[in-house]
Amino acid sequence: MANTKQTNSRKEDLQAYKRQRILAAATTLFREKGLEGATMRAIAKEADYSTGAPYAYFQSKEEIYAELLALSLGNLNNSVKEATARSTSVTNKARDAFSAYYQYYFDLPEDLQLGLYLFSSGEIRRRGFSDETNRLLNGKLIALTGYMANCLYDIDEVTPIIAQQETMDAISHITGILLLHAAGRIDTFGSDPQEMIDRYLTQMLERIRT
Amino acid sequence: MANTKQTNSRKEDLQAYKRQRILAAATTLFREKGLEGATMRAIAKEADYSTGAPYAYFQSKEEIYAELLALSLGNLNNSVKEATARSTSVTNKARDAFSAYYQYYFDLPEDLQLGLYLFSSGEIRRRGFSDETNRLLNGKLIALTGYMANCLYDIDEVTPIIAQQETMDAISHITGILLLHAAGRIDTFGSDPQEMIDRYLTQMLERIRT
Amino acid sequence: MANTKQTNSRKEDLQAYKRQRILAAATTLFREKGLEGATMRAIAKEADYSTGAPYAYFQSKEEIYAELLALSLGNLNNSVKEATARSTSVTNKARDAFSAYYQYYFDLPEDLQLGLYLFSSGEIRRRGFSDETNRLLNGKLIALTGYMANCLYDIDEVTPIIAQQETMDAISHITGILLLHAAGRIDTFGSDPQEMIDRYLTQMLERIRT
Amino acid sequence: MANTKQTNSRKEDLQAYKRQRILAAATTLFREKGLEGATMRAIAKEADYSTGAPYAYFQSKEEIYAELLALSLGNLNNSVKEATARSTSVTNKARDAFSAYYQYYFDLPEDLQLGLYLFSSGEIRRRGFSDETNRLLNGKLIALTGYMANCLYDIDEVTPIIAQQETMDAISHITGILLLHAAGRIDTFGSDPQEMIDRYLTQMLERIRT
DNA sequence: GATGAATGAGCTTTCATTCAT
DNA sequence: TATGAATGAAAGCTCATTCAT
Repeated sequence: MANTKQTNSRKEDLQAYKRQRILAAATTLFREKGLEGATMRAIAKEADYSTGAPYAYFQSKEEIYAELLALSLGNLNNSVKEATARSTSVTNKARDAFSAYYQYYFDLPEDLQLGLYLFSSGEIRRRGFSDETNRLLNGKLIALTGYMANCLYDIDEVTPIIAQQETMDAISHITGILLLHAAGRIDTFGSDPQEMIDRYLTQMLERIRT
Repeated sequence: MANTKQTNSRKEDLQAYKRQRILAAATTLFREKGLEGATMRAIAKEADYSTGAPYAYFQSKEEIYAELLALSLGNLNNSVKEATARSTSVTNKARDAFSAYYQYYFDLPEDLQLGLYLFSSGEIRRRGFSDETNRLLNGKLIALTGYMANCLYDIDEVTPIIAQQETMDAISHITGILLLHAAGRIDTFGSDPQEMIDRYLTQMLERIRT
Repeated sequence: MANTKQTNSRKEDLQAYKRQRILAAATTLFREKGLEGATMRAIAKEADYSTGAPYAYFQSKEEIYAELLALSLGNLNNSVKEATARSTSVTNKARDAFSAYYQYYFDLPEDLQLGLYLFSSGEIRRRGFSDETNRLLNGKLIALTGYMANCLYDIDEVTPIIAQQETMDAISHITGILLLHAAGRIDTFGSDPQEMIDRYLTQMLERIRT
Repeated sequence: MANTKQTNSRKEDLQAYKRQRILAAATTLFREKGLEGATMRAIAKEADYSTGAPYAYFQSKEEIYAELLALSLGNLNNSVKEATARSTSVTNKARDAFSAYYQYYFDLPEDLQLGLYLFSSGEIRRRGFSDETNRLLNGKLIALTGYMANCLYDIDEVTPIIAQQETMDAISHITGILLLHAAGRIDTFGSDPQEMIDRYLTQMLERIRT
């Protein structure tokens, strides 16, 4: 019985490993060639699998996309945590958290595109996400925003409600900037995204301490 | 001769009307079925035309998309102007302008999607927009942001630079909120987009008057 | 009655003139842009007519092509006759005639392409040439070969049968050279079409005088 | 391991066989219905495949065309060699070679059409032949003409230059006859293509021996 | 599980031709 | 006759997905 369990576990590990391989291939393709380059054929090939192999691990292309997004959100979480690990003050920690969020998507605009593509209005109903997938994605987001809100809550004067509010505000603000930047609509108007971020965060931190 | 002119004018009107019909069909499809539903075949059918008919009015699918976006930006412009026509103070006027921007896309989330899709990073180069089309779209955007910046500049203490800066900040902020709302990522976190907007605008107006 | 006739004649002239305009446009397009550029739309436009106008004068695109070919054959006939008008001997006249045939198609390879396209095996049955059209084309060809055969027959020792035979041989030979030249298969093998022609004609003229 | 090799080889054989099936279907269509009948859909259907299947074996329609032509040139080469295998003298060998060339295209006029279509002036640049494909086709042609020229060179009095010259002349001549015959322009004038060929070859062989 | 050949609906675009005006 | 909007079949090609092996 222990034997069986171990075998099962080994099998599951193997399965998980193979899933990972496909997801890694999908990530590579996605970041290198964008949405268009990421056909199922190309993903399978990149993972050194045959055309149909991914379907043993994922029900559809959308499911791969969803999992890719989950992966990306995980990376984002890590980025934010790493960025705040060495922060020198609670205020700086909050600033570093949001800055890391900005930096992550600034460096990997395809990941932002992926998120927008999958979440974007109207489409989400048509997509075949399982409830589980949806829960997974929401969980990742909640963890992320929770962590950021906590960074704000660590600052003396901040109540939980304010922290939560300001977090959503900041995420919205930063996402908006990233978007307009990716769309080439910020440079056009003579603004610099990094400056915009800094200014917003400075104002926010001033605001919540009064 | 007057007759001929009138006839020409009637023909042009008709032609314009038919273009509109196709654009209306495209808009409908876009709003009802999203990007995927908006194939040339579907657009033609929706407009009660046969497969090839739209090509008599538009050179390509991308041209339809571009014109749709131009149309949407025009509507947005109008919405913003109408909203500020009856404003009771310069401060209110600024607030109304940005609120109208928010409201427009809140009511028509597909229009936001369209804009993001067409402008979004990487894709824009691949798209076959003519320079003229690109200029047109940029012009619409500049007119819009210019108008909003002016609303801010009308407020006593505001310099042109501040007005421009705050406009981009506000647009980014609002767009981010719209996006996260459309993605269903705001309600999840117990926030209300309208409240977020109001709060941001209040803060902004306070800020720029000191 | 005379009046009616005159009116009819005027109408016919007008009709003929308009046909010519369309054919001229088709010729221009054909020579400038090749088979691909010669769409009905393009032909109509080139002739300053509307899309459907050519159908009042020609039953189909193929009919225009056929008439174009007839026109081309007429031009070829003229070229051959002009070339032989000033020939200094019967031998030279024969040589000049065949040289002119060669030169005509060398200068206007599209015309050769047109002939091949319309006549080429298998296709001709599928094309909707009327018997009349076919007769017209054949007539032009008979006139041409007849004229050339006569040039040979003018040479003392030549019998009518030999003249006819040698004419077909020479036309075949020259056409073959033109074809391989147009296909880029002659220069590849280090031969010069003009030299090949000269050599053949010299040999032929020697041959028939013994 | 030997097993694996065998399996691979079997797979390759199968793949080659399927390519052949598609090419055979294309050949059939080409010969039965001409250029127009040879659409990708029709080829797929004729080979009992679905619409997209041929694209697993050929990158594009042009590639099929090119391969068809290469195949045809190979067959032609074989025909010429077989015809000369049992020739009773060097003179007869030369005659047999050119006769075989004639006979091949006389029996399969569509193959001539294919060659002319793919090589024909202007079109060749527009076609997407790879350099490699172009080299392959040229190689086949050079091999063919080389073989024929050698047949002439085998005759005592013939220099290499004469052999090459006469080969191109003869090929041009024969091709011209084939063409006019296929176009129905030879029988019209009471000539018989086979006789024309015989006459030409007889003259040629006489000529080069003096 | 893995393979990869096969499917077939789908895409954008073109264009000869028709026909109401 | 002339117009030109409209038709609609057809093309080459792509790709998510299936399924026999």
